[in-house]
Amino acid sequence: MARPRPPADLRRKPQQDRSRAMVERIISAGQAVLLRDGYEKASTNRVALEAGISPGSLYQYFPDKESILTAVIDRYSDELSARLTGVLSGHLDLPGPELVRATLDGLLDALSENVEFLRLVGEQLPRSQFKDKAEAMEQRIGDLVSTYLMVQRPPARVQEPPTSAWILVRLVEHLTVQYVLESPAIPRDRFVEELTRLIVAYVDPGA
Amino acid sequence: MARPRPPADLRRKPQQDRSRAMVERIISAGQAVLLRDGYEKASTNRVALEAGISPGSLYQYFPDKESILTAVIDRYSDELSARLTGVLSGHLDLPGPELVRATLDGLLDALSENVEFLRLVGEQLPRSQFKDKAEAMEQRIGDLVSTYLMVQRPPARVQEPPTSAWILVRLVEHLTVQYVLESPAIPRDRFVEELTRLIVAYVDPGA
Amino acid sequence: MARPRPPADLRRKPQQDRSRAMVERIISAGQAVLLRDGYEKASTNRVALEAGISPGSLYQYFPDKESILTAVIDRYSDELSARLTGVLSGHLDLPGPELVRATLDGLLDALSENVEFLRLVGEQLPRSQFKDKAEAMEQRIGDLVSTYLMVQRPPARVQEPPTSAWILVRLVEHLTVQYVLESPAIPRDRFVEELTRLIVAYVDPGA
Amino acid sequence: MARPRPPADLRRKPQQDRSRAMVERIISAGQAVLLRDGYEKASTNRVALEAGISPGSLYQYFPDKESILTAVIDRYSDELSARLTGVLSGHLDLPGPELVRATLDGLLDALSENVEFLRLVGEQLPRSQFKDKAEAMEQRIGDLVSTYLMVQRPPARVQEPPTSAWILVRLVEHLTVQYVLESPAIPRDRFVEELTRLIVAYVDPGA
DNA sequence: AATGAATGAGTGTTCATTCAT
DNA sequence: GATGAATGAACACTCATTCAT
Repeated sequence: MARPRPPADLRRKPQQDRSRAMVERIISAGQAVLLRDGYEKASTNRVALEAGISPGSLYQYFPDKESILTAVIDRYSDELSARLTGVLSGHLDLPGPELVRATLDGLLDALSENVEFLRLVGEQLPRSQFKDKAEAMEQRIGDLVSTYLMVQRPPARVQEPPTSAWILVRLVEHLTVQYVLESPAIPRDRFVEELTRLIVAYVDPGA
Repeated sequence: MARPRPPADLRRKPQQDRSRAMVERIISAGQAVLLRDGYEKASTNRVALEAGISPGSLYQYFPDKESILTAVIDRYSDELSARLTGVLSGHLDLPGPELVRATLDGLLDALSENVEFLRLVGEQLPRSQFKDKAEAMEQRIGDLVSTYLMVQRPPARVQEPPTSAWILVRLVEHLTVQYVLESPAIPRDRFVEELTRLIVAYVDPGA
Repeated sequence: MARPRPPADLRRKPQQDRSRAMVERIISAGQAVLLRDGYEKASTNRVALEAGISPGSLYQYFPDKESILTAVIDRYSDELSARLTGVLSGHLDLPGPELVRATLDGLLDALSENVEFLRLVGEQLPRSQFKDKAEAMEQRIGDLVSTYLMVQRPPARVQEPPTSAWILVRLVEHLTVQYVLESPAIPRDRFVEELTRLIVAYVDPGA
Repeated sequence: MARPRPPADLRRKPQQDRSRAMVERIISAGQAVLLRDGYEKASTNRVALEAGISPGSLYQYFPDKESILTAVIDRYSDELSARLTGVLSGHLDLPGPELVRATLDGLLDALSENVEFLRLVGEQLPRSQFKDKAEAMEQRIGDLVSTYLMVQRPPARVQEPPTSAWILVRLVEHLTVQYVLESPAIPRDRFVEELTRLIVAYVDPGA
């Protein structure tokens, strides 16, 4: 009747769990400090204080300060990615303009989810802090868009899909982010409509 | 026998001149340090050393460190503005697509003039350091574009010129800057052509 | 029917053995770390890592960091002692100069056995770390030399054997160690010869 | 009647003086801390506190901690050198044994001047902290001794003056230092006498 | 106006030691 | 016994700013 022991890697779970929990706690503390005090004031001591641990304990989980801040940004950007992946995959079968509109809507939703942090990343952090992450994401999405432009029927009327993709990815990213951060006096549906028109006119000028 | 005193504002001129010269010297030193050592290493002591004055003297001309860096950025952005104004004013009489093309060309030339500094601003500085300046410029140019969209004959086929202007300004700014900074594998004339197509298709879909 | 208990000191043996084995393991780890990373970098964490145990476990066997390092040095110096004892006991019947020469040879051999560690002790460690051990050894050997000077026939022509012994012990120790560490441009047999001459002339000026 | 201005380099003296005075103050503080708290406890903060200045001010005069400690040692060793130079130059015309005796006397006097610091250097500091200084001095004095052995009439009966000098320098240095530090139960004149005999018997065995 | 020495709170990081498990 | 996460005081060093000269 003895319960069989779980395999070793499962038995070690609680330890890993505690460790992972602490990592999460530190990342959350880092995020809180960044949001509350700003990038320049975000010191390891403040992060430790916020996390309720001692400065030395940070270094059980992260090799240095930069890695903590990177982890904060990575977590945010992973959340954003996850949200976007969900959004996109649901609409890939829509006709062009609808797909664009739905994507923009989902993107604006995702970006609006945590405007404070988006503002932090967009305004307080030097881009070099998250350049790699950003460029990797732009590359990945650019490839998707490029592929999409080639496979759709009828194909988009663009000469070089990669070039158009390069442009589209950056333009959509920047304009949506700026729309959320600047909150200009443009109603959201108007904005989505204009951006959709811009994109559709570009990739399918005949329509 | 007393020589008549010159009016106050004239008497203070030489003083102002010397002061202005020193301000310029400090700004140049600040720029040199930023370019040479990067944002994180740009300390007031280094700026003073580079300017050939003592650290204390900085504070005769600037209230604090941030104001020095702001002045450096302002000067750069003023230079950029001046160059752009010249570029634009020369082509305002061209038909739409030519105007766009010429503007983009001029913009790319201006941005390429000092890529190092552009990279510094675009990658190392937190945007908050130059947010006001950037938004002021975007506002100013946005108004110009908005006006242009309304006055040209036949008028652009956009529903709300301010909205289109908001979009166009940010899109052109961001894409040209990123093109210069990322140097993607897209030939420059191809890039200008695509961007021109994008813009023309947007503001003049019938064409 | 109870098996008779073995006497206490026997029962604790295995325990002591395990304990002693662990002590040895820690000392070896300490030595390895000292040699690999140097005195300044030799932290308890590194020693524990090298020994394959946890930092906390060190304190089951040693009261603090210093005692670990002391033990490392003690073990080295005990090894050295053992080697020397062997060397000396084999030559005590030789006539004066031969005895000196043979002793110096043995000493140089022993010191050359582990030059790296000798250098560590001689150059990186503050002498206070091993002062007691060194002085105890000097005292012990000094007594031997002092006795030797008195009992040999004819007796050495020194006025106060303890004084001469004090001098001889320190001079031989220091010069041989420095010879090994500095590797001056003096051939070894030349060095041994000179040192022998120095000593013999001192204790037996008539010869 | 106007006094002529002194040349620029003189006018700047007071500044240099103040600077030099501060350097001296820091070195003295460093020495005091080393003597009071020991090498391991000698932190920059303690030195600053002892000097009555702020931690940051140390770095106006020294590039890092090590350079402060090095300066402390250098000052001590320079004082020692100066004292020795005086001692030696007064006796170079004495006949061999008298010269040796006078030199040893002067050396013991010099070393006794600041026993506390000698103990610090000899027992608490890792030799690597002052290895360069020590070896330079040994080289310099060794050359002197080597020359002396060759030029005296009748010449010393040594085969290779440099080898003998190497031995003599280290032996005298070590034994005198150890005599002062250990204070063995050997009266000073007895010690000087023995050492003199040792040396004379070595370099002039016939006498 | 100009200096530049002085400041001192602050930084990121280390590590001998403890103690709940 | 053994663990290893947690500690927290301490470290060397920086730098924007001040102020007596």
